[in-house]
Amino acid sequence: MTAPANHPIKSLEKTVEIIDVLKRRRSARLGEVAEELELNKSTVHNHLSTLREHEYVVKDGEEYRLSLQFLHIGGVLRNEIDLYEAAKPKLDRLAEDTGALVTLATHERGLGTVLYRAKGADAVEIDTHVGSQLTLHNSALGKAILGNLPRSDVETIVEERELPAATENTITDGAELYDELDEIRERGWAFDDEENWRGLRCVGAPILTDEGVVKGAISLSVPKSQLAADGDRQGYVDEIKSTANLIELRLTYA
Amino acid sequence: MTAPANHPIKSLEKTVEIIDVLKRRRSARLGEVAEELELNKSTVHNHLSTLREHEYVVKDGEEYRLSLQFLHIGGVLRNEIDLYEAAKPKLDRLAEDTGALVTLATHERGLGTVLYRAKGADAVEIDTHVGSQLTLHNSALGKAILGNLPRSDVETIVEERELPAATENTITDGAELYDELDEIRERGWAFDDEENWRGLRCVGAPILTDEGVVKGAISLSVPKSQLAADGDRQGYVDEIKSTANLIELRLTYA
DNA sequence: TCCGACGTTCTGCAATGTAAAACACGGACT
DNA sequence: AGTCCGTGTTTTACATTGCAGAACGTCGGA
Repeated sequence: MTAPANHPIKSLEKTVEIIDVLKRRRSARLGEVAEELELNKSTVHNHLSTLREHEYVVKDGEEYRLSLQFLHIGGVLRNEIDLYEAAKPKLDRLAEDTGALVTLATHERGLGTVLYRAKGADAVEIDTHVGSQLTLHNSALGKAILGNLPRSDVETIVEERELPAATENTITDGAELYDELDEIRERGWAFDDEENWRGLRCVGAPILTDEGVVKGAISLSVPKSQLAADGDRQGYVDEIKSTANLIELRLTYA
Repeated sequence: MTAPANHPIKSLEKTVEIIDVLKRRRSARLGEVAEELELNKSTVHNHLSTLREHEYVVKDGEEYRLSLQFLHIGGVLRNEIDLYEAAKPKLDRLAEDTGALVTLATHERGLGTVLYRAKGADAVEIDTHVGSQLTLHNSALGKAILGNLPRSDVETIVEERELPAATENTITDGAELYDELDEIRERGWAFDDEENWRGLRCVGAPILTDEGVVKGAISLSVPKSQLAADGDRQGYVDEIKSTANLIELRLTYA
């Protein structure tokens, strides 16, 4: 899935590392980057000035930063995704009605990427935002996607990304995960009992095409006090399922 | 401003061109990219597989696309900007109160970048979205920024980006622009009379630090029927100014 | 089965990325 | 002022490595 290039362009790989450093630190000086990557200053300088010429990097005084061109490209990509346009208004509505935090994500390279978030009046604060990338095995969102992907794809993803534990409730056992995914596919929705964020429970539903292909998923997150793990979850489930269905309809007939 | 690297890394420049092709076309095949850029197929192949290894590009069958990693990086950048966090709730409120389209942008490299948009009930539809990059001379947003930038910076920007006309009302004359910027700085708000989008008028206000440095600007866009160019603009001006002030306060004391 | 169109791999030569050193610049401290 | 650091930048010469072209593999249609 993550392909190993057999003739990788080494200088491009250096550039990627440099971008990564600038992504992690908010900004960095030339020397800092060179030191962190154990590269010669002149090398880093050549890379950074090339990036700067093409406006991927800006320089404030002596500090280099990634430019908002990344936000620009990201915006272009998101707007090309019809799922986003179809879902946005429905999610705003759902967030307002329930007061909860509502999230839309799609999958790519075995990861989920948050395309949109709508916050209701009582929405919890978590550190995901638009563009956040999540592993798929430990959230209602992700499990709703995995449950509706061909089993062979899921196996590849599990192999690639493994099953890292985010909390003590995260499913880290393959067999257990596969069982739950079967259940999710059958009943049409997923549940997350503090598997990614402590104190949070979520319900999630996939967005499917009429051929049954998963385009993404939506989820609703609330403090665990508001949603019993074993009790009555029907209210939230109905909400999320009907919103998902509205989105599916709009995707098909628009 | 846009710096000319004197030892540009040529292979990186090729990569940038390839990314640009993928940005313009939604997706492309290897051969198409090679043909468009007049590069050998093997060269393009090496670049694309390197990008793919680092998850900047994905391959659907034979089609290459930019990955959502760009959205991810863009999201990280946006969330690091305190202006965004401070402004978001205020803009939602303003959009709801006025029903109009409200936009937040910041400036970088002589361009404005949209950080957030909030749509009121009667909001007009225009083709900007989060991440969109705009020239600064032809919008209330941009002129509010330019008006509060040091004159020398403005001159550099005008030289770099020139004054392209978007509509017949766009200011394309330097002297005229400078006069208007003086006025904007003095009175504290900017007006856009169909200078960027036909049929649309906007008022904009800068977001300043207590030292008077521009962090960005906000604007309110309405159909021209709702806002006379020479008549009473005070209502919208008051709205935008007071929202801008709230944001400034929150930026200073939080 | 052959043929054509395509992506991928291979290979040798020339282009070019890189390390090290020299240079330029600015601030701090005498 | 003048000297020293510690920066970033430019230069240069060498070896790495990116690249064109050709060969190979693969798929589909005739």
